[in-house]
Amino acid sequence: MSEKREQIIEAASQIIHLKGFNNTSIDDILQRTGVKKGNFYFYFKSKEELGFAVLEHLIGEFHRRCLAPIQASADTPFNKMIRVIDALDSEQAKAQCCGGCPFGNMALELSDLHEGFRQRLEEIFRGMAQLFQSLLKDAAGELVEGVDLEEVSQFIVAVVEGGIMLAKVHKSITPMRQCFRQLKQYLSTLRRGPIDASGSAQWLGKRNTQ
Amino acid sequence: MSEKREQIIEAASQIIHLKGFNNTSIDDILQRTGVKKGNFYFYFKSKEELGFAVLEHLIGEFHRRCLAPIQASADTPFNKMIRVIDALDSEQAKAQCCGGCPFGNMALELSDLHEGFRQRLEEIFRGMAQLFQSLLKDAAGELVEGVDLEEVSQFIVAVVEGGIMLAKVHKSITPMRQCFRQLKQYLSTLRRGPIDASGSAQWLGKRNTQ
DNA sequence: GCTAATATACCGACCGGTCGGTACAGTACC
DNA sequence: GGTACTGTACCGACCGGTCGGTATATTAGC
Repeated sequence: MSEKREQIIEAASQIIHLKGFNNTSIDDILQRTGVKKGNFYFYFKSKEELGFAVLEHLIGEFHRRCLAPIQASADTPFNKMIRVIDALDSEQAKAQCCGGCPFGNMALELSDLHEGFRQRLEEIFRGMAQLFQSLLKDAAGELVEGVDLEEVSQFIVAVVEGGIMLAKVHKSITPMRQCFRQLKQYLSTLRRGPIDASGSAQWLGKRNTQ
Repeated sequence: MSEKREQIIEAASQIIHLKGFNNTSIDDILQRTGVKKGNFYFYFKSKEELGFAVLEHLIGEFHRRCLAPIQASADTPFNKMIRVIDALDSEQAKAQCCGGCPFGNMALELSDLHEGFRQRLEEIFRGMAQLFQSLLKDAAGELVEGVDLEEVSQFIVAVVEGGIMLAKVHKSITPMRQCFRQLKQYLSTLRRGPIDASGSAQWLGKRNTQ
């Protein structure tokens, strides 16, 4: 991979994260990088291709910065899950509630406009849910029985995305923190633990109980 | 209010809901309504003004179609809350997972681009949370003690928005339904009820327990 | 070791088209 | 005859993308 290509993708990722895909012009990216237009179109055949490259870059960054250190740690699977949520929290705090989740942003912007982007984003969200699901699965020994892991993992993704949205629109981390705290308390009810292992909490997250 | 003005707002609301604000052109709206450009700028001094009018229109529609019938019903406050969630569910189903939540869409698109829109959207989200909070407050008699109503209501908003996002990107109501079912089960743990009123569930949603 | 050929990297002018917005003449109604 | 409304022509800025052409480094043939 060319270094300049990576440099374009890096800059484009940042601008698109803040301004959205359609609202980011090629000229915005050229101005930031100093790359000239003819050169840009040597590396990317279209803005669309850049968009896909940006998605891959963002996934890689997220894995490298947030996931990998936690996965490599000695924590229990359940605590890893909590730490992922905390990592997302500190990401938003660091960004001062600007940008939000780049995947959530692009999902809402593009899902009804561009089927190709929608499919890639669907895969990304599926991956997010599967990350939580595999952590929950690894934590099965820590959990009460009858928990629908797929459903709970989807729920976690929704709370995370919804919480980040609230932070972005309120320009405050408080509402997101409130949501995440509720989520953690909810998750702790799935845990076989000192509070209540066999009583009322066990049915939470069960299938077909409604 | 002029009838034609309302007609423009109605059409603009639909298009903006599907394509986003910046990605909807004035010409899109003119084509849909048959209104000519000079006429449009007689009723709206700018696209921005139209955007604010669209937000007001969407709020009105949401109240009229989803909230008012439920508020006027004889249900208990707690059941009203459940019915609001169900109403949001059927809205997404009816739209075949297209569009998503217009407020969530615009919040993610515009919060970092336009401070005026951000502020109005923040108010709207505050209103959503307050709606749930007031229902929870009215349901206080049905609830266990020590529930942080503000925090829980914020949590509900996040799950709703996150769930709708998942429906939109997956083009399926299933992930959203899963989230909403988890949410309802969570809410039922806040309820003073036959399952467990004084045991493990009461601490859910409490402040400062972490 | 020189030259010719080739691939990669880069440049900036330019394209057709669209954007939000304006100017202004015409018209319908009181 | 004024006022509220409507239609059309038009504006400059910007959009994504293309174009012909250049600089440079590598390689091949002799």
